[in-house]
Amino acid sequence: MINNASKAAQEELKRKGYKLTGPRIAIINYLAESQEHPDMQQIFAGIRAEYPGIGMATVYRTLGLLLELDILRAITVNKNQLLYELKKPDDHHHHLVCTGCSQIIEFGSCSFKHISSEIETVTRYSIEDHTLEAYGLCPQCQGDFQVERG
Amino acid sequence: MINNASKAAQEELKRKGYKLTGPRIAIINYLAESQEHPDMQQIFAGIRAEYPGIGMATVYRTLGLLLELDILRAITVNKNQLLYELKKPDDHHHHLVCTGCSQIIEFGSCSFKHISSEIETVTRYSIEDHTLEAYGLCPQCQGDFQVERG
DNA sequence: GTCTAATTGAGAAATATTTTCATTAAAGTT
DNA sequence: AACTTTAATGAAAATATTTCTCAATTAGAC
Repeated sequence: MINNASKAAQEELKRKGYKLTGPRIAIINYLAESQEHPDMQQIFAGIRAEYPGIGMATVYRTLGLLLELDILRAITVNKNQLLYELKKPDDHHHHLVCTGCSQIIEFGSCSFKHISSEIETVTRYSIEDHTLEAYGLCPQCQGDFQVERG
Repeated sequence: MINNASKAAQEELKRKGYKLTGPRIAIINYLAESQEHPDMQQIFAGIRAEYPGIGMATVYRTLGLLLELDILRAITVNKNQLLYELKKPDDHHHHLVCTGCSQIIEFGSCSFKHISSEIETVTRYSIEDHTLEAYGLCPQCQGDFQVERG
C-alpha cells in the first residue's frame, strides 16, 4: 500500500471482482511510485527489480486490464512511444514536453475547467476525462539554443 | 497537389532536401485527404488502393520521416492505438473521443490560446504545439445510456 | 484446510517494425 | 534529352513487440 494512488487502484480491482495478486500489486506499486512516465520497457525492467519472476505476458495483461478499467492512462508524446501513468484523483495529466531535451513535466491548469464546460456547451458531449500534451522549449533549452546560434 | 495540406507537406520535404517521390506523394495525399484519424493498418491499405506496388517499409519510413520533420502528428486515443494526422495550419488538433461509440470528432477551442499563454508565464516554456484529447459520451450515446437503464 | 476458478509464467505463435541490399528513379548537370 | 549521382524503394530477412496456449499456481470463498 505504497501510497494513495496504489491503494485506490488496488481497491478498484477488488471492487470489480478481480483478484489482488502479487504480480498485480507489484505492477501497480511500480506505476504508483513512478515519477516519470514510463514506457513498456521501463515498466517491465522496473518491476523485475522488485519481482524478478514476473512474466512479460503478465505485465502486458495487467496494463491492458488497468487501461480497460480506466485506472491507467496511455499517452503519446513526440514520435511514437507510448507512455503510461496511473490515474490519480489529484493529478493534472497535462504534460509539457521539451522539444529540445525531451524532458516531460506535469503542470496544473486552472483554466481547463473553463475550456471543458465550453466544449460541453458547444458539442453536447459530456466530458469525463482528458489529456493535454503541449510541446515547446524548456527555459534551459531556450538558453542553449541562443548560445548555439552565437 | 490534392489540397493545401498536401501542398505544404510536399514543399516542406523539398525545402529540407528530400526527394519528392511517387510513394511519398501518395502517402502525403492519402493523409491530406483523410477525414478520420487513420492508424497504420488503414494508412497502408488506403495507399495500396492508389499505389498498389508500394512496400510496407516505405510507408513506415515515410511516416517516420514526416513525424521527424514535424509534418505529421501521432496521437493516442483510448487504449493503445496510434493514430496519425497531417498537421494543417488551420486545424485544431483537439479531439473529442466518445467513450461509448469511439467516434472521434475535432473541435476548435477559442480559449486554448489563453491556457497556452498561462502555461508559458508559469513554466517559462515556449509553447510551439499541443494536442488535447477529451473523453466523454456523445449526445447519441448519452441517450442510449438513458434507454439502457430504463 | 479445501475447493474452485482466475491468474500466472514459459514458450510458442502471431504481429508489427526495422534492417539489408540490389534495383530504381529523382533531380541536377551537361 | 541523355548522363550521373545519390537518395529512395521493394522484397525478404531479421528483430522486436504483443498475444495466445496451456499446465501449474494461488487468491479468495467457504
